[in-house]
Order: sequence, then structure tokens, then C-alpha cells
Amino acid sequence: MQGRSKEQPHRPRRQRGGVRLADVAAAAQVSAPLASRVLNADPNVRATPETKARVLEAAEQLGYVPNIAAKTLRQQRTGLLGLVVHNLSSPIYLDLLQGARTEAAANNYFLVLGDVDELLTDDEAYRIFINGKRVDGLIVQGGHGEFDQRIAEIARALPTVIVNAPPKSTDTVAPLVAPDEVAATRMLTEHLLALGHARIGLISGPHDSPTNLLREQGVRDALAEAGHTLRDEDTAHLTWSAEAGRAGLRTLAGRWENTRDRPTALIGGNSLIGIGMLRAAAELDIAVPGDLSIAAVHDTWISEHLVPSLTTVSLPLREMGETAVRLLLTDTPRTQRTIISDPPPRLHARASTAIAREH
Amino acid sequence: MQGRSKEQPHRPRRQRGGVRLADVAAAAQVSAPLASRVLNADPNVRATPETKARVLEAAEQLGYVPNIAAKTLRQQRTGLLGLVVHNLSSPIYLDLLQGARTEAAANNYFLVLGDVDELLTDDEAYRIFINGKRVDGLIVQGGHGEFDQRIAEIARALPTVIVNAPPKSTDTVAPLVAPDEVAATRMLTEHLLALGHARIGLISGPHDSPTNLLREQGVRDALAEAGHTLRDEDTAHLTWSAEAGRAGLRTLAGRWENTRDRPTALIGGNSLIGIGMLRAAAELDIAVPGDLSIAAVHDTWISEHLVPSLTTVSLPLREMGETAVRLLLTDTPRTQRTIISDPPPRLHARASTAIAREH
DNA sequence: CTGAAAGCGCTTACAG
DNA sequence: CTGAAAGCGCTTACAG
Repeated sequence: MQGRSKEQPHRPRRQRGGVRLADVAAAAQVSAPLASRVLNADPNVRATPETKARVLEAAEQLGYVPNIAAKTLRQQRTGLLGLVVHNLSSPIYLDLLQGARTEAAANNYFLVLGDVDELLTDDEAYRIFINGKRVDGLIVQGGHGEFDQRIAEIARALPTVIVNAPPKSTDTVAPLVAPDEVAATRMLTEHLLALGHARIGLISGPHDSPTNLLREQGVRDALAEAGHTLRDEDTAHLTWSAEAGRAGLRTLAGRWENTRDRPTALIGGNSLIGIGMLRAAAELDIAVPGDLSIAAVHDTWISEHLVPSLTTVSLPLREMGETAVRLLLTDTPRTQRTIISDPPPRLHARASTAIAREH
Repeated sequence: MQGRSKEQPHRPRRQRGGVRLADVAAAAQVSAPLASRVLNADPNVRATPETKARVLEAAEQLGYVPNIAAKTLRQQRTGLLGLVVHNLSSPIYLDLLQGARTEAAANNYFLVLGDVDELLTDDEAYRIFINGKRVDGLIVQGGHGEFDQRIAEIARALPTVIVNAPPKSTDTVAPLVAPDEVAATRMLTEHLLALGHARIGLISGPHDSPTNLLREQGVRDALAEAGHTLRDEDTAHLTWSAEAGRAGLRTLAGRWENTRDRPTALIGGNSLIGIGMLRAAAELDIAVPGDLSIAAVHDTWISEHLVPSLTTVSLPLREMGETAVRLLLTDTPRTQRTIISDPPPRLHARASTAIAREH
């Protein structure tokens, strides 16, 4: 939020002379309170059907729309929910945003966008957004170890739902909506095992990141059940980016020179990593899936358009967005619980994985 | 917006007992109006520095944050701008959103997200969003021929900026912020010409779509200057999707069987089309760039990670978002003009284009 | 320049 | 059940 000028720029003016409730009431020859009650479908209203019709018709006729600011001021409710995400340019979280937006709209709520880094580091942005009563509730993308303190503070000030963060054993400060990470990589691994792969590697995000821990767990679990293990030399842990996926595969491939002692399949910790892995394979002349099967977590729009198309497992991001909004709109007490979102992860088998070839 | 229930769900309640201006004024032993003026840095205030300091300190001490709803009601200003986009899941427009969000934040404005289709087809969404005085202004993504009527209606009700639509010869209903489409494809074409390509084809969106017309124009212009032309048999016009790019190249390639009479380079009307073209080439065993150079409009995050990495031309989407917001916040009269956004398109030469090979 | 008063438009205790 | 009155919290003509 650098460069914010303290002086206020010119602001667009609202055109005056909108139709007010009082105008509707006058036109319908009833009092304003009664008009309000009729328009809000108050069940206690005993006015005759004719009267009600008169009110509704007057509102329609005049094009009446309640002034939100007045309503908000009176009801202490904004009709807005904040969605504070980390990296808007990642294709991964767009589905979450879409789900949240749709569910909000279905309840006559709108979404206001915030940026995690901005909100957690910029005090002014924080004050305006959080304390300024801009929103009735907040959906914040978790997984920021360093900022847990700040999120706790936010949750105390405002109904908050954390989304897409790994469940913590530590005290939860707000409800959490998360996908079943372990099941996702387990599914991917079982898919590869079923294709005859016995030695399967993993290129993922930071080794100690909670998300990686869960995803790695899924791989280990599935391998263990099949009597295999995840070998250290078959893993690389860098960041969650395509660049890291590329570097990771290059590192592993460096260990494979002049030897057939190597994995026949590799799992990417997320779709960006998977994309980078495909690229590295092409650069290194490793045939996919001929020499190496590749699969990754997250099914984004690009997966099926890559060459080869990428086998993935999809997480219910859209549903998580919906659930987060629903939680905010219906969960009276700030229940502190973790919701592992439905539906479970789903496998999308594509061209990047195939039956293991004898080496 | 299907499935919206008319009954209102439970709404999160705002915690009571916030600090009001009156509290600050009392603590600082001044009147509420004076406190308001000091806090808003009214230059006409002549209070002693001590008094001002007392007010500011009291506000700080009490953690005072003005109630936005009250401010809005009084000032007829929401501090919100609507951003109504067409397809949030397209990677192309995220930059525009980012630019708009950042510029808005820099002016203490926030962005409320809307969906074009929803707003243009759902009357209730329209009423609440547009007439409900939810936002001070609107940025709406254009290029929807069918909905021009509705957008004109919106522009009459609310300061509006249309973004990323092709300039129309017809009456403009609101300021338009657009990229230099013609320059973009011209640049791409000149890049290919410089590589020695003489016969260059185009796979693009609907033939009569205004955006396509401009992009096609750029290709034609550059070819004409070099003494070449765009041949009908070297073009395909479907939709703006990856699937269309794939189908387009398949169609063209069908014409190339058993002949060397074919283009050596192809331009994709947008990056999705380019991605589909790369895929089709791989499926058809057309070497890129060996047999065919491919380049496309829009530089998205994925471009450099494709195999081969895709030559593109970037449009100033981020800047367009910024400009649109700035226009809304500073342009007092609703000037009706078209702004071709700076900076001009920029070429990103990558592995998918190379020197033309003799056929 | 500053303060008392009004008012933005709505909803809801409260009294009838 | 309905209406008159109050009040949400702020800013700004207006009077002094």
C-alpha cells in the first residue's frame, strides 16, 4: 500500500434525490414504519392485502431501493464479507473466491477483497478494514505462521473463518475450513501404485510447512500400505512455485546419471510445482510418462491443456469458499472447529501418468 | 444467482460498544464537531496545537475508528468501487483486478466484486448492487455486445468506467480504458517477420468480435507493410478458449496434408488460444518452433512455463485497472473518452518462435 | 473559527 | 397490530 496519499482525492458524488422509504409510504398512504414492515415481509403485519399491495406497488413504481448506509447504521450490519487472500494471481485460489462470491451473492451479501500481506503488515489498512466496520465478517486465508498473532487479533474483533490452512494442534482462534490434504496425496499415490509404480518420489513445498507435512503424510501412508517407503533421495523440498518444481526435478535427475536406480513416478506438491516438473522433464529429455510419470495436487484449468496433460487430484476449493461464507452467515457462536470440506479429493487421471515400464 | 432464499439467514452481529466520535470529543474536552474537524484535518481549524494534540491522542488512546456507515449516510459516499468482471477464472484479467485493487487501496477505497453475467441478467442483483448505493462507482468489463443497453443504463445511474472493451465508433456511454490491440498483434507479426517468416496465419476469436477485428488488423497492417498478406486459408475464427486454439490448429493442419504450401508461423488471438495451439501441435507432431512458430496475445504467468515457452505480447492490464480506478476517483464530470492505456504492448520472445526454416 | 442543531434514511422499542 | 418518536454516528450548513 505504498504511496497512499493522505490527502483525499476527489470522490465521485452520488446523484441526489433518490427515492426514500418516506416517499413510498406517502405514495401508498401508510406510515413509514408500516411501509418498512411490509417491504421487509414482517410476519406480524396485519394490514389488509390491499394495503400491502399498495405499498409494494408504490415501491415498484417509484423504483425504491433501500439506502444501504442507513440500513447499516441502524442495524449495525454491512451486508459485506471480507475475503482476504494471499496471492490473487495464483490460479489455485480462484475457485475458492468464486465459491465464496456465489454463496455470498445467494444471500444478498457481497465480497470485499483484501490482501493478506497488506492487511497483516499495513496498520492503516488494518484499521480501516477491520476496525472500520467495513464488513460483517472475514474469510482469511491461513497458513501464515508468522501472522497467527494478528489473525487471532482479527478474530477477536470480527467473526472470522480461516480457510485452506492446515489444522493446527494448537489453539484454534477461529473456525477453519480445510481440504483433506492427506487423502489427496494418498489418492495420487494409490493411482500410481495401481499403475505398477513402486518407487515414487515427491517434489513439494518447504519441508516443515504444515501443508507439506500433510501432503507428504498421504504419500507415505499409501506407500507404506503397499510395502514401500518414500526415500529421502527421491524428495525435494523448495517452494510452492513452478520454478521450484523445475529446480526440484533437475536436482533429482542429477542423482540419476548413469544409473537406473531411480523412481518411475513423481508427485508434485501442488499444480505449479507439477507444471515446473513437466518443463524440466522436457528440457532434460525425460519422456513423460514413458520414462517418468508425473502427477500433482490441485486441478486447475490449465492441467488438461499442458503437454502432456497433467494427472491431478482436485481439492474442493469452490465448496470451501461456499462453506466459509455459510459459516459466517449462520454460525451464531464463534464455534471453534475444523471443517474438513466435502466433497473428498477427486482424481483426474491424464496423460502424464501411465503404466510403469520395466527399467 | 439461482437458489437465493428470500428469507434472510442469521447475520453476524457487530459487537456493540465501539468508540464513537462523541467519546473522543468528551475525552479531549472539545465538541464533537471540532473533534471531527481535527481528525479530518480540516485546514480551517484554528484550535491550539495543544487542543489538536489532545484530540488526536484521545482518538489514539481509545482506538477510535469512524463508523463507515454513518459517514456514508451523511456524506453519500461509500468508499467502495464495484469491479464487475466477466470471467474471474481466466488468468488474463487477474492483473487488471490486481491493478484496480492496489490503486483503490492507495486511496482508501475498497473493491467489491461483481459478476458481469449475474449483474446483467439478474434483476435483483442489479437493483441491490447498482441502485442500492453499494458503491460510488463501477468498473465494468466491456465487450458484451448484447448488454450494451444495460451498461448504458448503469452508466446513467452511477459513475462508470468501461474497461478492456474495443473502442466503438458508436456513442460511448462512459469512459473507456483499453489497450492498444492493433499495436499488440502488429508487434507479434513484426517479430515473426524479423525472424524471416513471410507467411503468417492467425487463429483468433469470433471473426466479427470487435476485439478480433482489431487484433486481426494489426496482423494485416504489419504483413502489408512487408509486402505480404493474411490469407483466408491461414486463419481460423472460433472462440477465445484453449479448446478453440486446439481445434483451430487442427483445422489448419488438415489443409497442410501432403503439401509444403503452408504458413511457417501462427499467431494466437489470446493466450488461451496459444496454449491450445501448442497442445494441438504436440498431438499432431508438428515441431514448435522447428516446423511452426507460435506466438500469442497476453502474457500470463503460465507463458514461460509451457513447453516450449510461449512467445507473447503483454498488454498493460495492471495499468488499465489502475487507470480505471483513478478515472473514477478524479474525473469529476463523466467525461466520455477513450483512453488507450500506457505502457504500449511489450514483446516477450520465447522458445516457441524461431528463425523460419526453408521448406 | 467554533458549537448547537439538524439531518442523512432507515428500523424498532415503546406506547397506544 | 400500528404509528410517533427516537436514535444509529457522523458531518456540515448555519448562527454566533
